[in-house]
Formats: sequence, C-alpha cells, structure tokens
Amino acid sequence: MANFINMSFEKEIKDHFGKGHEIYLRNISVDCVIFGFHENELKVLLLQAKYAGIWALPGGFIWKEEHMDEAAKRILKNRTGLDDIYMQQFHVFSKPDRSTKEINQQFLKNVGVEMKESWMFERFLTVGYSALVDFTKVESTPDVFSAACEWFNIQSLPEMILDHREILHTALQQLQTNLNYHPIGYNLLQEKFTMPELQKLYETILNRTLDRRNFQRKIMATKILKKLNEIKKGVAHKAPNYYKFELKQYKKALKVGMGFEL
Amino acid sequence: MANFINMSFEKEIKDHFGKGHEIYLRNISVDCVIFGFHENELKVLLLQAKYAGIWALPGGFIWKEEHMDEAAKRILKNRTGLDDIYMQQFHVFSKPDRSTKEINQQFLKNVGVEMKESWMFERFLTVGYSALVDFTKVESTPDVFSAACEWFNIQSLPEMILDHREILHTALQQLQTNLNYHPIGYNLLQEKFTMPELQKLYETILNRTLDRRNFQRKIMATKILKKLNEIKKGVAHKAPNYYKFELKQYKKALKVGMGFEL
DNA sequence: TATCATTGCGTTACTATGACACAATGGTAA
DNA sequence: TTACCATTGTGTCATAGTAACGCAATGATA
Repeated sequence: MANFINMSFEKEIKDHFGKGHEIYLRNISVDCVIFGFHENELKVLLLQAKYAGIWALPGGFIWKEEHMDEAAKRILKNRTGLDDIYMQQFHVFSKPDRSTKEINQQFLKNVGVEMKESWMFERFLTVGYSALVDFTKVESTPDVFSAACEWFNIQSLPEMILDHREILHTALQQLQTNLNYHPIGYNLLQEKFTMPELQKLYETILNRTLDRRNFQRKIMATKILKKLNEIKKGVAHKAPNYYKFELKQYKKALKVGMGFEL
Repeated sequence: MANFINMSFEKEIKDHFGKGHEIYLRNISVDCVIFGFHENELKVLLLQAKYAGIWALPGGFIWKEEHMDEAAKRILKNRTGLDDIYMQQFHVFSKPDRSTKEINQQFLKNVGVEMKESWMFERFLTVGYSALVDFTKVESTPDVFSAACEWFNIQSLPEMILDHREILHTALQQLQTNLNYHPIGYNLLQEKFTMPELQKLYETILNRTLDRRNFQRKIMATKILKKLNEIKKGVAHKAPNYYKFELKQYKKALKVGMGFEL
C-alpha cells in the first residue's frame, strides 16, 4: 500500500513532529502574508491544509541558529521561488489559545502516524511578516503539510485556520498605512509600467479612487520614477508613457519616507 | 553563612533555572521600555544585574497560558506598581546570538548554584514593549535578578546588556514617529497641566524646539484638550492656564490619528 | 475622416503651515 | 507705588501643499 513516496513523506512527518524541536525554536512560528498584484486585483498566497480543506498563511519555524528575518525569507523562497524580497515583521500574535494541537493530531491520524507528545502540540506565538511580490514571477509550491498553494483575491478569501484571517487583516491595514509614507510597487510591478498601472495598484490597496492628475504630480515630485522614452502600443486610445523606478531614490524613500499624503 | 533570606533566594533561583520551562514559553522573552518624564527630561527605567553592575531593560517571560500583552503588563506592574497602562509591542529582536548563557552562568556561580542545563541558557527572541508612565507615581522595584531599579536620563545611559541599547533606541524612534499621528501625555503628565508643560514634553521627545503659538493652534485643533477655568499661581510672569485631556477625544485620536504634523 | 476613451499638462481656489507681531498678565525690583 | 520684565494669549501674513477641475493631444477603431 505504501509506496516509496509515501514512505518518504511519512518519515518526514515523523521527523518533524518527533524531532523538530531539536532544530527549531519552540513556541514560536512565523507566518507570511505574501501580496501580489494581478489584473487590477490585490492577491494573497494561501496554502490548503492536507486532509482538511481549510486554508492557511504560508508559515514555518525558526532554526535554532537563524535570524528570524532569514526564516521568513526562507519560507518565502520555498513557497514562491523568490529571493531578495523585502520582508517586514509587522506584529506578534499571542492569544493563549493559539494552538494547532487538534488540527495536527487529526493530520497525523490521516497520515497514519501515532504520536502522543510533540512540540507541535504546544502553544505557538507567531510573528507576522509581509511581502510584496511580482505575481508573474511566483512559482507557487505547497509545503509538506499542504495540498495546494494558490492566490486568492483579497476580496474573496476562503475559510482560514486559527487567527490567520486576523493576521492577514492586520497586514493589509499596515500596508495601507505605510502607503502614505513609503514607496511601493518595485516588487509588485514589471520593470517598466505606465502611470495608470501604478495608480491602479495604489487604488486597489487603498480601496478608493485617486485623482489621476494629482496622483501623477505627487508621485513625480518624489523623483522615484524615471520617465522612459517609450510608449505603450496597441491600446485603443491615447498611449501612455512607460516609467521605471529609480532604485536609488526608491530605496532612499523607503527609509526616509515620501513626504506627502495621497 | 546562609541565612533565611539567602536560602529563600537560592531556592527561587534554582526553581527558575531548573523548572521555569514548565511554566513559561521557551525561547521567548519580553522586554519593556518604560518611559517617564520628569523635570523636562525623558527618562527610562532600567535594572542593574546582580553581581555584574551592567544594566538591562525590565523583562520577563510569558506564562504558558498567558497573552503576551498580559505578560508585558505584569512585568510593568511588578517593576512600577502601575496598572492599566497602555503598552505597545513595537518589534521583535531575533539575532541568533541573543543568549544570556554566559551572563546567567556567571550569575549562578556567584549565587552558588550549580546547573549544567537550563532553558535559561538557550537563545531567546525578545518582543519589545513600550510604555509611557507618570514618573511621580512609580514605585520602582528590582526583580530577583537585579540589585537596583532606577530611572536614567535618555541622554546619559549606562552600559547595557546584549542588544538592550538597540531595543531602547528602536522604542525611542517609534515614539518620535508616532508623536505626529497619535496623542501623548495622558499617562506622562499630571491630570491638569499647562500648555508650556505639554509642549516641553513634545520638545523633549522630539529633541527639538517647537513654535509656541503654532503648537497651541495645532493641539487645540485636535480637540483632545479642555481649557480649564483655572490659572497656575505663583509664577513670576503671566500665569498660564490649566488644561486637561478630553479622554473621549484622546482615545479617538489614539486610534484614528491626529491629522497633522508638528 | 470622424469618433472616442484615455492621457499629458495646466489652472484655480482653498487650506495648512511656518514665521513673526503685539498686547495682556502678574510678580519683582526700584 | 510704579516701572520693569519674562512669559502667555491671540492674531496676522506670506507661502507651500492639496483638491478639484479644464482642455487639448493621441491613436486605434468605426
């Protein structure tokens, strides 16, 4: 009945539940809210728990000798294939009943593994990290506990485990707040893009419309954009110009702030 | 040689190092940056490690069934006697070398306790919390590991363990940033206060002077203050008016923001 | 060649902000 | 008693930033 792949999977699960505490810090996990932007919609990457159907944020644990930021980047890399993405911790979630004990026990039962004690049955604090990535560059890959890894529109989310809905909501709020003080878009858009595309990104995140002309004036005032000598083709109306980010100014604005409100 | 007090202390230490992991979450601690304001100076409350002389932020651990916010409040209460203070987590510090192993081993040696293994020798992530308290209401009390608990002027800090200097610095920066968007002073000042007093508080935190007249105009525009029908007496010049906070508006502004920059 | 949605650039009124002036106050010193 | 003075309360003004809106240019499509 058990084939090679299942044997390997079973061993992996046994190792993780039985010996994970030897390589990971205890009682702490990291959960990542990975935002993407596609077809004028803000998306978030979720994992579907095996045997359960319910969805969860991509998460993981911190190696005993690893910086937490590195753990978050490792998780991002494993789920999306992406490197070098700016990630930000935004909150620690610490309700006393944050335990996946029942879910994990059910999971082990379904897998056919018996285990009475496990570090995975204990309570976990989780540190929320957020990332903004290029939707088109992501090769979404489920982890060992998950059956699927998919993008969801922020407006139509599925049922999620524990407090993951709250974590996601907090990340979104923080993103909206930061929008006024920090530039955005470098990881979310293609290298060259038009002004209406950038504006749509802002409007989607803020969930409100912005005045086209004022938006352009303010963005250009920050000098984070360079107007390219190139025009979009094949549109049934006046063709918009292409822009790209001035990385130097962009990174400066990330630190110092933009100095205006939208 | 050992008297009753020392016996009790020794037992407490043995329990903490030997069995603390039975009641606390592992690998996580909480450190509190407690700000006070006195004589136009911004102060911070620090503990002096026994037998070492070096100083540290008041900190502690999270009970297995306790919300992290409650743990932070418990620590604040134990060090200051204060209840009902708004505390905010502001960052998680997670460098891989965050371990007090050597310090703790030296401490045990000084106390005369032998212990080869302890959860206290492991690496700790720490969650930074900040609080603003009324300097005059604080009854500072050292914890069991500390010889002293004292206020320090933010401008003249002593040597501090681990990354506590960095934690403090981060808290201060966050405080300065938040000042533009959230009201401050409710816990830091007496119930009634004058406009120059409030302005001094802002100036001290921001570390720059503000225009007296513009400051008044902006603060009053937020409606978080109520002008009292009372004037300060015994000053050798024009007597300033007293004000108090309108708690309802104040709390609203805490959530929504102030809507201006200083 | 006219149409049309959309873009690029510009204008105007209004509001918030920084800088500063001046009179009022009430204890202090001549 | 009176002049003095540091400090407070209130107001003004020039400027910069913001929201709201106008209009011509563009280029594929009908």
